[in-house]
Amino acid sequence: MESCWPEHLPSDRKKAIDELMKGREFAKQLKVVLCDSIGEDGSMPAEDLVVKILNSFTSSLSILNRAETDEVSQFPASTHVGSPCWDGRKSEDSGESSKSTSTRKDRRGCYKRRRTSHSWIKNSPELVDDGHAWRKYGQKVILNAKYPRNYFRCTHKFEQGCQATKQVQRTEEEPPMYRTTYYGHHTCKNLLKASHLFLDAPDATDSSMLLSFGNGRHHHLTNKQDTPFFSSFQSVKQENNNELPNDHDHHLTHNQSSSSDYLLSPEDHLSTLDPADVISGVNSSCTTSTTTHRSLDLDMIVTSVDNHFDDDDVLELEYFDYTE
DNA sequence: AGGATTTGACCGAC
DNA sequence: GTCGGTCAAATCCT
Repeated sequence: MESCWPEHLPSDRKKAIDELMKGREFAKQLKVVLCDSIGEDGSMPAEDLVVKILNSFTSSLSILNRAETDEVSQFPASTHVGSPCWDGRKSEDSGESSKSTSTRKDRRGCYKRRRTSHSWIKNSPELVDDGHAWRKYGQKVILNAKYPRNYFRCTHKFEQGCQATKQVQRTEEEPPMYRTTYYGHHTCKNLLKASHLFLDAPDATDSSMLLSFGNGRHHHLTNKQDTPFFSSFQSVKQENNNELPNDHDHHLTHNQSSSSDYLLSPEDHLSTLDPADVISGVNSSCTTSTTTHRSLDLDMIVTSVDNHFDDDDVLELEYFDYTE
């Protein structure tokens, strides 16, 4: 566990992390003790408290880890297969060449198709501002799709080497449904940092999320409170085009009024969950199983479904805010 | 004028 | 050859 923290942490930060980890261990032990000593009437007010303490430690560790990682990694991990060779701007014009018959540069070998990079899908009835500055770089008509797919890259791709991209596609006529597929993480520093994990959510509308990681596993999220992954921001720029509504500002209104100032990717969020957080039973049927996690002020119902997409496991996550 | 978007071409994977 | 992802010149927008 210790090894998952970045190498080059400042020593005081390391100490803080160590202390937090100790605290979490103690809380786990306390939880075990409490569980053993509790009667069968089910009432365990102390356990809730322990769970919260545990989650608090886990979340703090997660924040520290993420903050450090973001600060350290100017350039992305090489897992983002999809992008063209990042050389600052495929500047390899290398002088004399490239002038032959066509005015276009020789792009051979310059990029590969995206395949195995981290990705996650967000379905939403409206276009949600995710707080990052995106630059549209393409639009493509997709076979058997009624609407074209729109391609966006991080605005800071060339300044900071940020490899994050996303694709937005309208999938339904009425009501409109937008599927946004995110690839790669933002490594740019433009992202406002999280000061705490769970903040007020924009008004919930049904939306779901499907996570796909490099190993071929998918995680499908259906979250009532959209917030943990895509809270609202002020965005510098936003996408719009003929297929996506031109009155995009409209769709963003309720988000922009929010004070949230962070973004968590699904992995980040999942990392705040600990196996010890499983607080209610497992219901298994032949193809699905369900567990309930509690993380801070949210309950998360995790339903695992076999062979949903191309032999991949699918996790469907549903969130319930129980703060009120 | 400079940045963002549009759009046809290019390219690799299948 | 087709398809989807990306490039980059042209165009639009502020």
